[in-house]
Amino acid sequence: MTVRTRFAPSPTGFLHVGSARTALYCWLYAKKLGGKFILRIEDTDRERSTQEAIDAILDAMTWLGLDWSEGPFYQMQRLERYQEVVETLLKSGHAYQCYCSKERIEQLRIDRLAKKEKPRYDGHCRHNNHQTQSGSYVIRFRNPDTGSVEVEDVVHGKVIVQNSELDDLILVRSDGIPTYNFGVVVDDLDMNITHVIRGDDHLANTPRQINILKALGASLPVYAHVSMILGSDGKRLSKRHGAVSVQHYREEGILPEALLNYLIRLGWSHGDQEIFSRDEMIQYFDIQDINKAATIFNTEKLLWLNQHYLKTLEPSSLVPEFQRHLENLGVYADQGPPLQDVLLAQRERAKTLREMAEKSVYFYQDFESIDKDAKAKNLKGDIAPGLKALREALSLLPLSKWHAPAIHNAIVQTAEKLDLKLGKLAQPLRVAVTGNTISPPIDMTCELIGRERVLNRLDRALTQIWG
RNA sequence: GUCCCCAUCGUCUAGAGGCCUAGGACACCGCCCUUUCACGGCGAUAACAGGGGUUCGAAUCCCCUUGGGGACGCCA
Repeated sequence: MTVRTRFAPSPTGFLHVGSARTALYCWLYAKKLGGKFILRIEDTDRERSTQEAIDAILDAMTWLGLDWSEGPFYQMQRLERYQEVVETLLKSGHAYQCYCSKERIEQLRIDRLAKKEKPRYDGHCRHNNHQTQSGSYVIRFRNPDTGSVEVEDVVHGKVIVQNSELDDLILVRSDGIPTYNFGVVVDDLDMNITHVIRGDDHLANTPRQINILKALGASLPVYAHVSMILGSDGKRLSKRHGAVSVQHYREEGILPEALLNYLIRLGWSHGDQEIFSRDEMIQYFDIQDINKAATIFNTEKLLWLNQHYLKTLEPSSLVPEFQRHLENLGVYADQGPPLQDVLLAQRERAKTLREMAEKSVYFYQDFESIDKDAKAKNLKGDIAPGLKALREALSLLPLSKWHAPAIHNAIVQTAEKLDLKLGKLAQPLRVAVTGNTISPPIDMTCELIGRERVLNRLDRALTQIWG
């Protein structure tokens, strides 16, 4: 039997990193065993589902490289099928029409809670004579009253829940649209899903779903409930913790390789290994090895991984995304040095592409003014002669010799001639040409900024010093 | 409140009865390298939630307590 996994997001927002992790696990498991990975959009919440969210989720999946072999399937396009299944359930006595008003249900809920009980439906309509009823109704599942349900979960082991804890859940709403628990069951069945890998928060729903599956006479899939991702305060990771969507991390300049690598190690490990290529992930991943405990999302480690990939990935493959980040800042590649050269010079001092872009503006545009503190510290009057001499030395270099080694020589020789320590000259130069105290090695920096710009900026700085 | 799940350094984790005076990684701190910032190298601090069992022996198995999380919607 070939393995079939699925990822079934509801399009009510951007792709959450927690969802991305379960999607990754599903994708990896299918890949590993030569199976299929199915994408299904659970859009039965008409209030909150949007096309924008669907697009965002699909985009994020594509960006991460989590390609699906079938779908996307949309639940709203399968309404007749749910109707068909619910009819058989009605006929076999596993489901019934419930005419209870929302007010009655709400009151019931309040009463139960007041009595410190679990707020369950009381089965009021189980034995109604429906022929005499009119008005709107929902269809409920007739849950068994006795016995228990066993969930055989790959990560949690056996979980047993008493049927007496469960109530008659709604299968189909009064508007004819199925609820989550019913939709999933029918779809997973129809799509021949063999392994249901999903968030921990669905563990409590699983016994209900198993009961429906049993009523349908169907066999059960393998279940694997993956732990939740928590924020730094130990609460479920949500918007109030800041970044939670995959696209947000993309905007921050995180690479898909880094995000995937971070996500796979959250609640899963392969010995002490930290860095995993896509192939290694597929090779080593197994749902058996997923941890049970919830995990806290730690941005620092993500950043570390991101820089690792910035430093090790083929620079040319990073150029398009780097360019995108520069353009977000209004910086265009044709105004300065080749992007790949800048990337190579900057990748050891930036943790994200966005940070790299922000630190690279001076290669492409003249800065408004020199940083106040940098100027006060490094561009004092006594350095003027040194900078002047350096300007002369650099101006002697023709464009054809304008490269780091020659620039380096010019700086060293000028420093020796004036009996200055290298740093005494290099740092003022850096401040003059970059506007600040931080940059790649100064010779490299000058090469990238370009001859004309360097000389102009030195002139400008000298004028300012002499004021 | 009821039910379910979970519990090793601050964080992610290794550990499936003796290999553990508990290993790795991130972060933090110190040192080295260094023309800035970084990168890199070296080193330090830091954990088996508590209590009972089982066993010759427990981080590893069982029970209780505590703590945390989740579910309890005509949301998914």
